[in-house]
Order: sequence, then C-alpha cells, then structure tokens
Amino acid sequence: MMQKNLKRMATMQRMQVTGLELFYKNGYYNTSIDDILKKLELSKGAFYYHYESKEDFFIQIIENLLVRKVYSMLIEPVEGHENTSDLIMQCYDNALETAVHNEMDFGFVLGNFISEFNGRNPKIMKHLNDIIRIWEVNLVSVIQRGKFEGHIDRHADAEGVALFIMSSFMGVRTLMVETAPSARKYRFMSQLRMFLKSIENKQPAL
Amino acid sequence: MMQKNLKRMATMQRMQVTGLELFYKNGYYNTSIDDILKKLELSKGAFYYHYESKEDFFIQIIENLLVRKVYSMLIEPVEGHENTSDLIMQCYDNALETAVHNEMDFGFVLGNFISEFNGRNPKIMKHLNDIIRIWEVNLVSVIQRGKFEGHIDRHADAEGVALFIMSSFMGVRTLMVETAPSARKYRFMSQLRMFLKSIENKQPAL
DNA sequence: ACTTTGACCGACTCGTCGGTTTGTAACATT
DNA sequence: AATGTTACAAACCGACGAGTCGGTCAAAGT
Repeated sequence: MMQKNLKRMATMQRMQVTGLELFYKNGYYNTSIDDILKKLELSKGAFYYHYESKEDFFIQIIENLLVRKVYSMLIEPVEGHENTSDLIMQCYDNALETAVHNEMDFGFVLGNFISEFNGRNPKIMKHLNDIIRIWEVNLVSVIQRGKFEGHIDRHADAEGVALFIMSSFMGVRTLMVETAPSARKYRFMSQLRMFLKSIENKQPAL
Repeated sequence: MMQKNLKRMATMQRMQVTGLELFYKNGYYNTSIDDILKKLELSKGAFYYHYESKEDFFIQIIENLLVRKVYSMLIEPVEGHENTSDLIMQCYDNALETAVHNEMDFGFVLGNFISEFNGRNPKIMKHLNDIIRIWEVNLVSVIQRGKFEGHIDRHADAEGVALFIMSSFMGVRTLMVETAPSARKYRFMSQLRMFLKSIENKQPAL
C-alpha cells in the first residue's frame, strides 16, 4: 500500500512539474490540460482521477512547487548571519542568473501569475499573495536583523527597502525577457548594490 | 465622405477603447471579441468589417492608444528643464496615483501584456518592446541631460539608473494590486526619492 | 480462485471563441 | 429612379478545451 501511494505521488508529481513548466511558458488560461497530458503521454482520465479540476491542480502546484522554490531561492539564502547586503546581493544575483538562461526564476513566475489572475480568480490570488507576504515578511526581518547587527543604518525603513527590492527584482525580470538579459542583469545588480550601499551603516559597530 | 470617414473612425475608436479596457482587465487571450462587442452593442460583422483579425485589432490598439498614453504619462512629463530627479519623482508619483485608484497606468499595462505575450506572439512582442525602448531611451537621455545641467552626478550610469527606475516602477505595480496600494505607493516613493538623491550631484554647478 | 481496488484510457458532451457568409437598411452616386 | 457602397446584423462553421463516464487491466487482498 505504500507502493501504491508512491506510484500515485510519482504521477502527480510528474503532472505538477510539467504543468508548472507549461503554465509558466504559456500562461494558465492558455495551457490546456491536454497539452500537459500529451507531454506526459497520459490521458484525461488519469488527470481527473488525481485532481478535481484544473484550478485544484494549479493550487496544488502552488503549494507543492512554488512555495518551496521561493523558500529555497529567495528566503533561505538571505537568512545567514553575514553582512545583510551581501546576502541579498548574492541571492538576487543568483536568481537573475537563472533568468539569464531562460529558466524559471520563481520571483518572476510569481509576478507573471499575479498579473494573470489579478481580478479574475480571487481564490488563486489568495494563494499567490500568501507567498508574496512570506517573501516580504522574511525580507523585512532580515533587514531589521541587519540593523540590530550593525550592517544596516538604523534609520532605514525596513518595509520600504524590502518593497523596493522586491519591486525592482520583479520588474527587471520583465525587462530582461527580450532585450540583452545578461547586460541588463549586470546593470541592474550595479544599481542594486548602490542602493544597498546607501542604506548601510556608515559607522559600523565596533 | 468626410462624414463617412468620421463615423468609421468613431466606431473604430469606441472598439479600441473598450477593447483595451477589457484586455487590460481580463488579459488578451481571456477576452473574447464577443465580450467587447456585447458591451458596445455591436455585432461580429461590425468588428470584421473594420479589422482583419483580433491580432490586427490589438496591434492598432497598441499604436493608437498605448503608445500615446505612454508618451503623455511617462515621457513628456520628464522632459522639462527643471531638476531631473524632481521631474522623475513627480511623473511616477502621478502614474502610481492612478494605480492606487485602480485605473490603468500604462507602465503596468505594458508589463502585463509583455508577460502575457512573451514567448507566445513575437509579432505583438515586437510592438510592445518598441514602446519599452522608447521609454528607456527617453529616460536615459533625460538623465544624461541631468548630468549636463548639473543636477545628476556625472559618474552615474544613465542606462543603469533608467533600468532601475523602470524595473522598480513596473514591479511595484504588481505588488500594489492587492495589498495596501496607497501605503505601498508612499513607501515606494520614499525609497525612490532616496535612490535618486544618491545619484544627485553633490557639488551643484555654480 | 475470486473479488476488489487503484490507476488509467479514450470517446463523448457541451460550451466557447475566432472567423465567415449572407442579408439589409441607410445613404450616396449617376 | 436605379445602382452601388457603407456600416453594420444575424446566423453559422470548425476548432478547441474542460470536464464526464463507461470501460480496462494488473496487482493486492482474502
């Protein structure tokens, strides 16, 4: 019976991975269940055996894949105790590097889905907003810790800085999709470095 | 015959305005021609009398409405000869204010459409990228003029700064769609002000 | 040996959407 | 008055997509 469950989970996982790939590439509404099933050489029956609906399927993708990826790419990497700006820089440098190679970086995936579902599917929007909130809360607390530990200027507005970082990151991804992604990444990172420098503590703790 | 032409253009204009409104709200692929025609109490025949296809229709919307709005909201407002940072701040403050009221601000519209068409419709992507390029070129030249006129630090990287401004603006819109738009606008503008301050000329011209 | 169940197949329904075709009232032209 | 043209309306077509449903079949349970 464990065997059974394993097979079930393996199939569901395959569906979700391929589903996210295609939803990301073509958008949710512009990707049919059949597209996904064709790639996996599975049938409609298989799909509706495991999932209630396309929406249910997508929500499970969010919970199983999106949330975890955001954790591993945007949250955990900034949680060390080194210099806060450095950690943030490294994290987003990394995230944008996958973007340059046209892979899925999940900050961008999030942004795409938000603009696709905004005003159209409140249920899914709720799940997406949850992820954004987690990301934001984490960034804010990292910045506040940076203040405590003396890397960041005590007068910096943690919420504002977090919002600005998230915004610029999500936006630059949109601008990287067609034009000189690598050059834009470099330019962007320079400016981000300058911005972070401007909120660093000028009188470092002893 | 001038009368005729006027009627023709009036109908086409009505279609485009309503079309953009719905395309923005629901996305291009998720808005049917019939949705638009229903709102205008027109029929399919009317639509295909004036336009070759849905794609042709959308491209005309880009050329007639989007381009002009981007000019009037994001380009012309920063072209004065006052302090460059101030002009930029005022311009984006204004653009975000319409966003707070859930109206269309066209930087965001652009970003939405780019993520919807990216990788799916190269023809439309070309038109959208043209607008982005115009916006970018203009911002760069404004910043360079700011250097000439002594408002901006001569060492600032105009392309980088422009990219950073565009990115953060497009990104913050995504983050404003559901959560506390007005508070986020305020926070964002504070950070943008700080960023622009950090590239202002510290030894102003005499 | 048998029954049950988990995993899956594939044909079908029903609605939607882009696009076509045919018709027609109003107006302009000759 | 007869004819053509403009600007639509209405019915229709073919495709595609979500979801359903009866059936299959191997493995597990008994």
